Amino acid sequence: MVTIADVARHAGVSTSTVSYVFSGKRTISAATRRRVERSVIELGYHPNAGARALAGRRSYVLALVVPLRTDVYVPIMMEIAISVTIQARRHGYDTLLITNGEGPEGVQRVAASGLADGVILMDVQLDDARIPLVRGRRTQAALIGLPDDPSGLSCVDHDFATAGALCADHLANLGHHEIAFIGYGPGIYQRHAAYAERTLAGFRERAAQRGLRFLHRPCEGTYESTAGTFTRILGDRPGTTGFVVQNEAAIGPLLILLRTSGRTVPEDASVVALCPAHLAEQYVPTLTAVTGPARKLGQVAVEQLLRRMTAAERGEQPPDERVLLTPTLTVGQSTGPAPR
Amino acid sequence: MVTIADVARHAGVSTSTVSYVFSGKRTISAATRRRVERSVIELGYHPNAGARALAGRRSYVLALVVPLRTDVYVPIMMEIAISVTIQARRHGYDTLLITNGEGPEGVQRVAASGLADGVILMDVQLDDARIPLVRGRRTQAALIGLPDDPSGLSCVDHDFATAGALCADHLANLGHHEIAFIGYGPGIYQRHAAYAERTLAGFRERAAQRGLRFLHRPCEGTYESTAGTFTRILGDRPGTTGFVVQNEAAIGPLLILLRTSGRTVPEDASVVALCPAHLAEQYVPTLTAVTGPARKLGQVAVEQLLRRMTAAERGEQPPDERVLLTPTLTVGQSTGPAPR
DNA sequence: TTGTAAGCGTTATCAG
DNA sequence: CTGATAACGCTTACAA
Repeated sequence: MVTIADVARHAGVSTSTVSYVFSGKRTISAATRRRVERSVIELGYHPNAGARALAGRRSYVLALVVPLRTDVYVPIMMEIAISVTIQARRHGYDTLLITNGEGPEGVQRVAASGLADGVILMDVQLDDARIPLVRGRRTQAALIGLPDDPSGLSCVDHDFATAGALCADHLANLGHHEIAFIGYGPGIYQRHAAYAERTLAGFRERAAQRGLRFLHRPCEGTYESTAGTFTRILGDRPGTTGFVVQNEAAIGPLLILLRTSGRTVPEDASVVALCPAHLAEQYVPTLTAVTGPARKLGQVAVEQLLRRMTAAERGEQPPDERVLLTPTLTVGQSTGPAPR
Repeated sequence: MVTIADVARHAGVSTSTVSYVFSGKRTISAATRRRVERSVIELGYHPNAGARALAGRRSYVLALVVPLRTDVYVPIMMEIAISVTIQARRHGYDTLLITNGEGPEGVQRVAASGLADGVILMDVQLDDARIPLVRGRRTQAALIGLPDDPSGLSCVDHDFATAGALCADHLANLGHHEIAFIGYGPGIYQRHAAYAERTLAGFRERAAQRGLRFLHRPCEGTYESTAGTFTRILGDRPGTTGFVVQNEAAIGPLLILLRTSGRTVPEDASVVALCPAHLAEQYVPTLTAVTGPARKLGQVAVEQLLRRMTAAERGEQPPDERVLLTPTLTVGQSTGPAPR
């Protein structure tokens, strides 16, 4: 193994000089810098991570805690994980993957052992068991998702209220008056109420402003449950021409049910989905969809965490940030002017 | 920060004793062990990862290299990543996430710096640029995917040939004679030919044995390309009653096209998909599908890697293993007896 | 069964 | 602008 001492010897400088060439915490003459850099390449030197962590008291590793549950749309989780990894690398950090299977102790373990310098929590619940561990100044964290009480924390999440409002606006602009909002099953509302309820609330408020009549119906997302929901909706409000689908799993069934019941999309009925863009494009017809910037979620979380870390390191109070990312509505083939 | 010295003092023993209590590399009297364990809990001691890595010359971290491309079915990637993480934890290892965005140097970096003790490569290409870095005894690795030349390597992959054969058998058993095999677009065949071609070869061979006539048609997976493929298939072989779909993206379009062309599934046409179980269940009708054990892929890779690491550590030759995991065919509502 | 002490490869503080 | 050197917290011979 090539050590810093080998490099120093080869370049004819001291080990500290080599170290400072890497860290940039000291001004180095151009000549020595060149010599050191040459030696580094020639010898194939890679600083030892363990030694660096021990002496420097930071590991340059961020821990990312992913949920085990799969009711969150998985491709999004992956997209976030990858964007976190890439963004962390831009700042010289690596990313450690932790599953929630370990429970909150996992967070504790990597933080207390110094394996990671900070933690990013994905899929944060309203009342999340991991939060007590990261509130306060010991271990710095950034949360993806907005908990009940975000005081003392940095969080980033989608602006779900705006997402809901965009759906209402789009359908209102097209002249629709009777809308059905197909939600998640009751289980989801209990857990991440934040997610589901903020969207609904945003939709409801804007719908009221725009004078829309609407019906909210929970739906498990299976074909059977969607069929049941669909039948009830048309029973209660036969004049329904607009559908907002929150539960991605219900999209496919809904399209089939519309077709089966003799309704053409978008001539007879318009469908707006709350889902990732690439999902929306897969359907026939392609869907008008409201999508949040998943990648950005990971990027912002990394930046928030790093800001907290540097503040804490300087003995300052880490800044509590709260960022909601604005979603965008992409028009597809599934929405059109209200019939008649 | 609580150090091993603090624990030693508190328990009235030496630091080495504390260390050995953790590592189990020495027999410790029940009495001392208890005292140490009490102190550990009372003081809230967590061994410092950096110091451990430095002194012990292993970081207890495995690096997992994930592809950036998203043409691989993403939920599967995530499932593998999580199963790797869980399996690694069972052995006291953590998992570092590396993206291929860094290029092969990323592997080099984490291995040479001692950040990770070993590497798991996902989505291995036939002629993968990362392979030269991990062949040979310097850095131990396990590959998910089968490269061109697997000598000196441990690999695990799906048994794609069997997957193809299962499709042929199932349709043959149901009395079908004319089959269409809807493949991936040309791009995929060039890259992971392994994946795509082994499936096709397995299907082809079994189809021949069972006396099936069949047509192989590449397909990009968009609605348009699937429609084109579909039309050509029925033009060339109007008597086609069985469809094997390799490209998951083409499943939805195919089902729509069958319905639109007046064919009922499974009465008029049977569809077998090569895709994950949970995808197969989402369709209406639910699909008969051949599925590989994704989770197991990650588990086996971890085990292979750990075996290589312990062998290398003992100065032995690491064992080159090659494991192909058998897929299973799950019968859904999309296949039935051949018509007439 | 336990203790002592010499590293492990960096970083960062003092000097110069 | 550069060098020497004392930590950093743990593992592991070597002793006892």
